[in-house]
Amino acid sequence: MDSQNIPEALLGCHLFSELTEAQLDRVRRHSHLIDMVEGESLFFQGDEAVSFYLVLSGRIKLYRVSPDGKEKVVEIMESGATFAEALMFMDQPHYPVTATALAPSRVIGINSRDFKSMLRESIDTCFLLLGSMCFRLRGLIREIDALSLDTGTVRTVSYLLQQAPSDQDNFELQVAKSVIASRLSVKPETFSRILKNLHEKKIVSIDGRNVMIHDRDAMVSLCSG
Amino acid sequence: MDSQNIPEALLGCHLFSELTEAQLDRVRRHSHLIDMVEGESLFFQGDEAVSFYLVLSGRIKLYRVSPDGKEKVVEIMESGATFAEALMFMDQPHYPVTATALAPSRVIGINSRDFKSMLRESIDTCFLLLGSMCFRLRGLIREIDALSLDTGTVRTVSYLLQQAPSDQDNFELQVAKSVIASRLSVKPETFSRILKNLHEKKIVSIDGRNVMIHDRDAMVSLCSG
DNA sequence: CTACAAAATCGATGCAAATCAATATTTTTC
DNA sequence: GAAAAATATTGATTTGCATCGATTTTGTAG
Repeated sequence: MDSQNIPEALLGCHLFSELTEAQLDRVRRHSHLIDMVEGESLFFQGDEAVSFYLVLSGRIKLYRVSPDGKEKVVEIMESGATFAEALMFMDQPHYPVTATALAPSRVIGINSRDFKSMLRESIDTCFLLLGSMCFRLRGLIREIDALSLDTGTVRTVSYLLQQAPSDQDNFELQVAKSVIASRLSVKPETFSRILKNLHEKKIVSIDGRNVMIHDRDAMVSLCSG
Repeated sequence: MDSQNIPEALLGCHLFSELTEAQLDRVRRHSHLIDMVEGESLFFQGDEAVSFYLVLSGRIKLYRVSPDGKEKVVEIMESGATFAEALMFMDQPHYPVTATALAPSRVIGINSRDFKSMLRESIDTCFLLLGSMCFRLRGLIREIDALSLDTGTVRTVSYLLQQAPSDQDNFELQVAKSVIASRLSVKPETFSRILKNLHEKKIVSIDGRNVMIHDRDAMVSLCSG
């Protein structure tokens, strides 16, 4: 828990890149390192939102639970990502999701109230934040699009294409299939069948968490028609 | 097209409430009134985003069209609402939706570039904008929730409850049923059947665009279990 | 009022995905 | 390395909703 190394971690993050040395120092003083084991939760849906977070290492899933107990993974945050920073600007901020570690993870928690008051002194950072929120808005609109217009197969193929390093056809799923299924809003059984189906059509090969793309063209055309 | 009355219209809008007289004047000079007839479009999905808009009167639907031509209404903007203002902070802003009038409407278009440069001089307005974007983000997350966890019936009932003035059980649908159906991501036929079903269960009465809520409790319990 | 177009409804059928239930596989733990 | 637990796969069935085609109703212009 060496809080000395917090500023360096912050430096690498886009959101803090416009801060002065003094401002960064102030952020550091109002931040704290958190180490998490797998399955540990950072906060729960409905909790009062006092901090936002920067992921240093590991993987955090953000998910919502409906009144009748069904889970839906909204996003999977990886190293370098910040989350819950948008809540700073709500009147009575409560986390809209639960955040749970999918692997041993290290995150920095930053006090929202303090950061917000500091934002008043850095219009550039304000603009960065506006930019990142805009980006997130666009992502959510795409998600709504995909949910209302696409089938599970199309969402799955899009996900695989997105995960596959540009022209590398062989890669590994970073999280459990059941988590991916929830992220794509299908049941694990359905996800399994979709993958099997893609395999039978010789579009991909699946071996455990290992994925091999055979026919990228077929995948692209599945997504856009 | 009396541009003299633009400032007054702006005054009523939350987003402009923190501007000085001089700043408001500057906004006015970079704004223009637009009158639209029913069916007219303000901009199309993919167009370069040069302005954002404030609705003075009427009703504007924002919708996306998928590659294969399917339409999905994302939102219906009414008097007092601003839209497309988040795009200001994108590198190469293009409208992610098409905006079409559902009725004769009057809107103000405000030049994004100019407004953005003015934002640098009003951190308070910046914060208002952050707040409104945050609000919108929360709305989209709810939408994703509803799409992935709820059935069409639940989404319909939620919509009706939301439209019904707090404790007034009798109200009128403000837009065509087919538009509402698209907003709720169901086909018009399905929407019709859902309403019929709710009617048969004596939960609501439907007569044209007139809706009468009979059993609010049943509706609430449908939504939360 | 009539005629036409647009919107809404209805019936029949098909398909994607959820559900239920069982088995197989991988991972974890002692 | 065996036992236990968690994850993933498979099969059979049901459900919700889309699709297609055909009416009926509503709104609107002549």
